[in-house]
Order: sequence, then C-alpha cells, then structure tokens
Amino acid sequence: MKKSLSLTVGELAKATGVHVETVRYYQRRGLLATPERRYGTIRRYTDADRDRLRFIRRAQRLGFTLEEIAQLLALDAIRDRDRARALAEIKVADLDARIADLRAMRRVLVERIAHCVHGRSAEPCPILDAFRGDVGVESLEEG
Amino acid sequence: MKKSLSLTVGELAKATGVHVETVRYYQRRGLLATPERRYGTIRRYTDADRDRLRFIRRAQRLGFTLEEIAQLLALDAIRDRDRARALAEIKVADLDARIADLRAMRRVLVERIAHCVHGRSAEPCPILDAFRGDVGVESLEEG
DNA sequence: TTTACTTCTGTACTCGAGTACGGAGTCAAG
DNA sequence: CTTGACTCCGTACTCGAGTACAGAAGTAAA
Repeated sequence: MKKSLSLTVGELAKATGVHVETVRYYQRRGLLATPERRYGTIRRYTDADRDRLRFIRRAQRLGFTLEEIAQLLALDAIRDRDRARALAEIKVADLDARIADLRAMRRVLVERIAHCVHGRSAEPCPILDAFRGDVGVESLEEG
Repeated sequence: MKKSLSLTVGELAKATGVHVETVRYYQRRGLLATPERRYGTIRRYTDADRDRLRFIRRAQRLGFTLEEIAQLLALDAIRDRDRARALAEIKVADLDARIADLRAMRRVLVERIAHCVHGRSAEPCPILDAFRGDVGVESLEEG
C-alpha cells in the first residue's frame, strides 16, 4: 500500500481531470466527503478521495447519472453485488432503447438525404419536405 | 386546397400533441409566429401554423435541437437544398458518434455483468470494481 | 515581506426544453 | 347574465450537470 497522499483541491482536480468547481459540486451533492480544515488551514484530500472521484467519472462514462452513482457508492459500502448487477442491467436496457431510437432517426435521415441527392434541384428539398409532409417520418411517431 | 382552419391555442395544441405552454414557448423562441388578436379577441391559428408545428415535432424526433430546427425553417425548400442536406449530414455524423458511445458503454457493462454473475459472491462486485480499478473501462477514456 | 497564486464560501448563472402559476380577459352554454 | 372553461401574459420554476464570480483568507516563492 502506498502512503496516503495529501492533495489540495486543485491537485485533486488535476489528478482526476475535473474542475475544482466540479469537485465542490460533488461534495454539495453528497458524492464526495468534504475533509476538515485542520487548524484554520486548507482542506487536504487523500488517495481514497481521488479514487472515489475516479470511480464517479468512470461510472459517468458508462452512462450513469450522478443520482445513480450515489446509489452505486452506497451499494459498494454494503457490498451488495445483486443490487449493483440489477442496476447495471437496467442501464443496459436503457442504453439499448436509446441506441434503437438513434438508429431509427439515422435511418430516416439517410434515406431523405439520398432522395435529396438524386432529385432535381428545381424541386423542393425532400429533407425539408419530410418534416413538412406525410412521408417517411411516421415510423417515429410517439409510442 | 382545404380552407384555412381557425384554431384556438388549445385546439392547435391538441391537433399537434403538444401542451399549450409549449406552443407559447415555441413562439417565444421564434419558431412559430404569434398571430394578431383581432379586435381584442383571442388569437386564431391557421392550418399553416399547425403544419409548421408538426414540422417542428417531426424534426425533433429526428434528433434536431430547436436551434437547428429554427435554421431549417429559415431555409427555403427550393433554393436551399444544399444547406438543408448539409445540416442533415452533420446530424447523421452526430448520431453515429452518439451511437458508438452508447455501444461502447453497453459493451463494458455487459462484460462486467457476466463477470459478476460467474464470480463468487464473497468477493467484491466486479461491476463496482470496474469503476474503481484498472480493468476494462479505459477504452472509454476521453479523447 | 511582498507578490502572486490558490483556496474557501456562498450565491447566481448556464443550457435545453419545457412546465407551473396567478390574475385578468374572453367566450359559449344555460 | 352568470358560470365555467378557455386564453392571455408575464414571471418563475424544473431537471441535470455543472460553471462563474466576488471577496476574503491561506500559502509558496522571491
């Protein structure tokens, strides 16, 4: 084990690639503890704080919201694997739905672009027409 | 051509599936004109207003922001085909990037879930570990 | 010790896309 | 002609994830 580091907020921020203001924001949100100011000095952070902050950023990159990350951190504290896995599974389903949505949008757009390229330029643009009219976009109708 | 309808905001909202407040919000954003109040009465909307509102919602479903939709609406359907197509192409590239991101997230999560299921429950959860540690998440590193 | 950076703290602002609300005016049915 | 629903208008609030800033205090280097 390494000896525990003693970082200022600025150093902590640099070490984890977040802004100082973001560190404080996470503290306000309760994701990160705010260490004491000993004898009227500056707050010092440890490598555990740094790791926790990295945890937060990694989870964020996997699509978890800060709210969900707070839950994950709580699960971690009580070592609840099943719940953590359930959360991850919900997240996967969520990602699947979002991917499907984006692909549907993409499909329609690509199709419209092709129409536009092959049409004659004296005619109105098929892309604009797709929004205006009654063609092609219905597959995205809500529901 | 049908005769031009005369709708109240409420009717317009119902016909397009948006809230009345949302209609007004679009007016504030400059996406939709605010018709005159003739002789101190209620505003009346035409079928052109209704179509424009539908245009907005369709474009939104294709992933355009209101800002981008304002640009699209400013383009003339006949003269600005190239611009409209360029906008659409940017949007496709944008969708591609977002889809790739989501898939990377999904991949890592699914892999971690599998580890979790097959591991022994006395050990710390591999999903949580993935955030903590040095495994697997690096492919999502910013950049 | 002075200078120049950081830190600390609190509050307010940003963006995007709305939603909510209060009080006044308008309109149609009974 | 009153009742109840709808409209108008302005302002303020929501959510999520921060960012910005002012003013005071701590700190490191010359």
